[in-house]
Amino acid sequence: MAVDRDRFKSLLKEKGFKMTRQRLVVLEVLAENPEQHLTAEEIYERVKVENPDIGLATVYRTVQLLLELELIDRINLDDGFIRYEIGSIEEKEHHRYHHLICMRCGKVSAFQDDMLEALESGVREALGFQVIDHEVKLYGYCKDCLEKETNNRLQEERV
Amino acid sequence: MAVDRDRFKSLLKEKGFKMTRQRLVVLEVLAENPEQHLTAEEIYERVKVENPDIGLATVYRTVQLLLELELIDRINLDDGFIRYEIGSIEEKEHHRYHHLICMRCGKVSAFQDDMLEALESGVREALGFQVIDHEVKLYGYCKDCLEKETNNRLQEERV
DNA sequence: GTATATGCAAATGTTTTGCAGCTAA
DNA sequence: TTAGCTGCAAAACATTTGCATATAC
Repeated sequence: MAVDRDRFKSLLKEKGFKMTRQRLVVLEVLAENPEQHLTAEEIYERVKVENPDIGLATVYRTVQLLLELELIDRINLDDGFIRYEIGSIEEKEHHRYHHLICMRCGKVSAFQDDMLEALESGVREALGFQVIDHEVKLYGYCKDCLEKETNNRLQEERV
Repeated sequence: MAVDRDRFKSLLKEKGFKMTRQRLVVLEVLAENPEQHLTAEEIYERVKVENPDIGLATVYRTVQLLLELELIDRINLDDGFIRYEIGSIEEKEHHRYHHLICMRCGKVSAFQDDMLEALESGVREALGFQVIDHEVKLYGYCKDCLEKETNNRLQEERV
C-alpha cells in the first residue's frame, strides 16, 4: 500500500501542518505494515533503517498527528504499549477495532463484523447513550494453538 | 457488599498465600465501591483513611493477587491508568466487560448484554478461534450530555 | 523570513522491584 | 520458627516536554 504524497501534504496543509520527510516515512512504515499493530518503538526501529537520524520523540509526535488526521488507528492490548496501524480504507466514519488475541502465543489478528450495530442501537434505545466508536477485544485460543494442543494430547495418550 | 472473611482466607490458603489486614482492606474497599472502576491510587487513598500506614506498593501487589484469584476485574480506559472493580457474582466463568464511555464528560457506566455470544460462536466457526473472554468498550455521548447539548442549542436559538 | 518541526536530554507519571524488617500461621 | 508479607525508596518503563537548532513554505 503506497502513500499518496500529495494527498498527505494537502491533508496536513488543511490543518496548518507542514509536510516533512519524517512524517512521510512514519506514515509509509505504517502503510507498508497493515494489520501489524506496531508499537512506537517498533515504528522507530523500522524508520531508523533508512533514516538513522530520526528521534523517538518525533515518532511519538507523528503518530499523535496521524491519529488526529484519522489516518491511523490506536490499539491497546493491555501489554503496556500503545500500538498503531494504518486505518482501513473501507470504513472511514466508524473506526472498528475487533481483535482476536491468543492467550497462548499472543498472536493478534483482526476481523470485521457488523453485528455490533444491533448492540449499539440497543444501547441507544435502552440507556440513551449515543455510540460514536467502539472497541472489541476477544481473548482466547487461536486455531494454531488449539491444533497444537490437540496434537500434544494425542501424543501423550499414545505414550 | 460485605466481604466473607473466611472464604477469602481459605481462597488465599488454597494457593499458599496468607491473609493479611492489608489484603482484606483493599478487597473491602473494592467491594464497597462496585462499578466504580478505581485506579490503584484511588484505592490507596481510600485504604489510607483507616490504615494510614499502608504503602502504595502493597496496593499494587494486592490488586495483582486479587486478579489472580479472580475476585476483581481489570479495566483499561486508555487514560493512562489501570482500573479495578469487584467481579460481579452472577457471571463467574465469563468476565464480561461492557463499558459506556462518554466522550464529553468522561463518565463510565457498565451494562450487561448477552448478544456477544452470537459473535463469539461466529468467530469460532469462521476463524477457528476459541473465545474465552472479551472486552467491549463503546465510546459516545451519555444521556446527560446529549440532553445538555439539546438544551444549549435551544437556548442559543432563543437568543 | 518566520512559523513550525526536529533531536536530544531531561522530566513525567504509573507501576515494579530490592531489601531489611515485620507478621501470620 | 519461618515462609511469606510489608513499607520504603529506588528503579524501570513508556511516553511527554523544554529548548535550541533546523527546516518547510
